[in-house]
Amino acid sequence: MLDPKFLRNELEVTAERLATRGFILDVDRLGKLEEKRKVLQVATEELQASRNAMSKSIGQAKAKGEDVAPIMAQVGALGDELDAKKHQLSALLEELHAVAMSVPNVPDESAPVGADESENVEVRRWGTPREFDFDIKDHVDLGEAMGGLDFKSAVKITGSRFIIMQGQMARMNRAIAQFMLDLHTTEHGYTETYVPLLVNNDSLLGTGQLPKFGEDLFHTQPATEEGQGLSLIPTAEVPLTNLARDTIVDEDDLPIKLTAHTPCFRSEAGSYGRDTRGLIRQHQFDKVELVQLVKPEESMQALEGLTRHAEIVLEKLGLPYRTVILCTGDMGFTASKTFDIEVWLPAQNTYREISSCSNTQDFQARRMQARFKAKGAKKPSLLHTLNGSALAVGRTLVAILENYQNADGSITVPEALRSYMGGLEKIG
RNA sequence: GGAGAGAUGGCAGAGUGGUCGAAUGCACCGGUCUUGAAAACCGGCAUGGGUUUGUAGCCCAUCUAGGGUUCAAAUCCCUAUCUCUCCGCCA
Repeated sequence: MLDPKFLRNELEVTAERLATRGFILDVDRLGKLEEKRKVLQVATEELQASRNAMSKSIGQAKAKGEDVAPIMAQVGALGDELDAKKHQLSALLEELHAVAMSVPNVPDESAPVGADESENVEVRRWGTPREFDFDIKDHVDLGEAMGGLDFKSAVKITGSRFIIMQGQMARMNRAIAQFMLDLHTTEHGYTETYVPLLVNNDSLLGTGQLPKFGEDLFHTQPATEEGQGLSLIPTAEVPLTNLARDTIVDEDDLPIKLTAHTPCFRSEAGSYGRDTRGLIRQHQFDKVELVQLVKPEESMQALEGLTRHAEIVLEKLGLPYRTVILCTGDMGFTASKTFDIEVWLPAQNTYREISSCSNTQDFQARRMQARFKAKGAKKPSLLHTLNGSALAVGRTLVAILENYQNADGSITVPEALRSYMGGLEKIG
């Protein structure tokens, strides 16, 4: 959520900045709503103030034993008008809030302006794609040939876009996650966290999946009039970041750096026909997530650090990658600035996204009232929140299979993973 | 699943219809004292919102959440959620 002051006092400028990411802010409608709100809220609060004053005087008069009937009649008359105004006001505020909740974050000045992914800007590149002296296979052929990936059975048991892994393949999937978790906890200073895989709607509103992107989620339980719905997490960013929801953390405890390895569940609504082959786009996949909660002045530096933590995983695994900064038109709803890391996939002869690292600044923090109190400060301030994948496990597996394949269809186990696989040097 | 008890500020914990945004203690911040520190003493210390040039003042809201009763609700009523205790069940 944007600072409401942006939508009040700097409506035009905000609209312009949002336009760079392709979002059209309805300036006229907002302006009118805001005008109404101001008048109505002031009137309502004045009425309320006079009612409070009179009610108080009733108490005082009674204490002195005076006759209170005349004042009571007077206050009683206020009731209906006050009720009506209150209802109008709350309806109006609800409308404004709904608008505010569906407006995306404003891009940071340092994000390049552009319409779509073709205008993303490469910032660095690491490693050299390997030259093969044999005909390479993609990860599907490699995985199926060795009996490690079983797409057919997954379809039978659940449906498309699910996977069953067995034997050394399943082991490698586990090894990747453990390796990454260990790296981030022992070398990058993150605290390993075990989280629920089901979250309530308040949490999803906090991190920005709701109200706009409910169709991308698997809902296990619908929201009713009373109870909240529960949904499978699309990323551990949701439970990790929401740890700070409705809290005021101590300045001394910052930065807070959290990591978790979880399955992620995405309905992939709207991506029918895209990446239907293989493990690239699944309804369920594992991911190791990094989340940082930091002071505002440190968040851009923290984004560099967090992105670096993800890159190091690829370097340790010996997988060539490039890092791009997303242009304004390609950024996610909550991000003010995003780096994507793309890993080299030989069979596709291209770099494919394997990590996305974003600074949401105070966008999520405002939605969830995640704050900290600075030493001399009178009031608490909003935190800045960052998140990034480090990395998506399934896609890492894809990259390893394809980059480390041998002519006989076997896969060399990357050095860094061997201790997690009983010293195994090769699978398949 | 059954029975009972509870939910109040960063924490602990008073408060059963008006003068309660809320006693008190702890924590925290500032000061006095001290060579320094501790102790003692003095003072300060919730959050969100509105108005406003204003982190001044004034006003509104908030005692788990949502409804209701009332001129007036932390306090009474209803519903939900959560927590605790006991019983049952269970990995």
